[in-house]
Amino acid sequence: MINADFFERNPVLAARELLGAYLVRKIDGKTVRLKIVETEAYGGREDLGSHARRGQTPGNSPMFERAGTIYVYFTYGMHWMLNIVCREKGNPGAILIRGVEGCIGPGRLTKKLGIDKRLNGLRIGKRSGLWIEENPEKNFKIKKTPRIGIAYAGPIWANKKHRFVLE
DNA sequence: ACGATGATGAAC
DNA sequence: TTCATCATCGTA
Repeated sequence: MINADFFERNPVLAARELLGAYLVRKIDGKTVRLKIVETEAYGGREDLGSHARRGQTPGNSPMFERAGTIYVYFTYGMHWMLNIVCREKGNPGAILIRGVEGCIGPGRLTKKLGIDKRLNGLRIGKRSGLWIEENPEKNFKIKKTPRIGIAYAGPIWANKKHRFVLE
């Protein structure tokens, strides 16, 4: 199992290394285990594409919690987005899980895995029913691209290659 | 390729 | 109270 320490660092590095690992969801007595194939990294105040860009607010407060905290938010009136918080408490950062094997799209995978606001603010682990397991396989072929849906952040931040996709 | 969708938090 | 949003689906 990948523990919270893994996330206590730069989200860009952690997002890239998270590819290939297994996202595990236990719900209604059933355990689903899916390989992570797409992630995006989000930073703090400096990152104009991040929810933390305007500082701490009630909505984004999980991003300011300890590494390994789950940050789930609702957007476009219909989709839940799953993030894992990075860096130490008070220093915001997060990884958006955008795709798993057989289920591409951040809103689709949360729907499939029954992830919603009930998980917001909890921590990854057996307790919350959401955790990550290592993949002994390494040396994946990884593609870097700009992040999706953040044109408003301006060219500098919108063009940063903070999205990672398993080939 | 494009428009409709439509809850929530945050800004005004 | 108004606005923008870290998408997705259906229709072309």
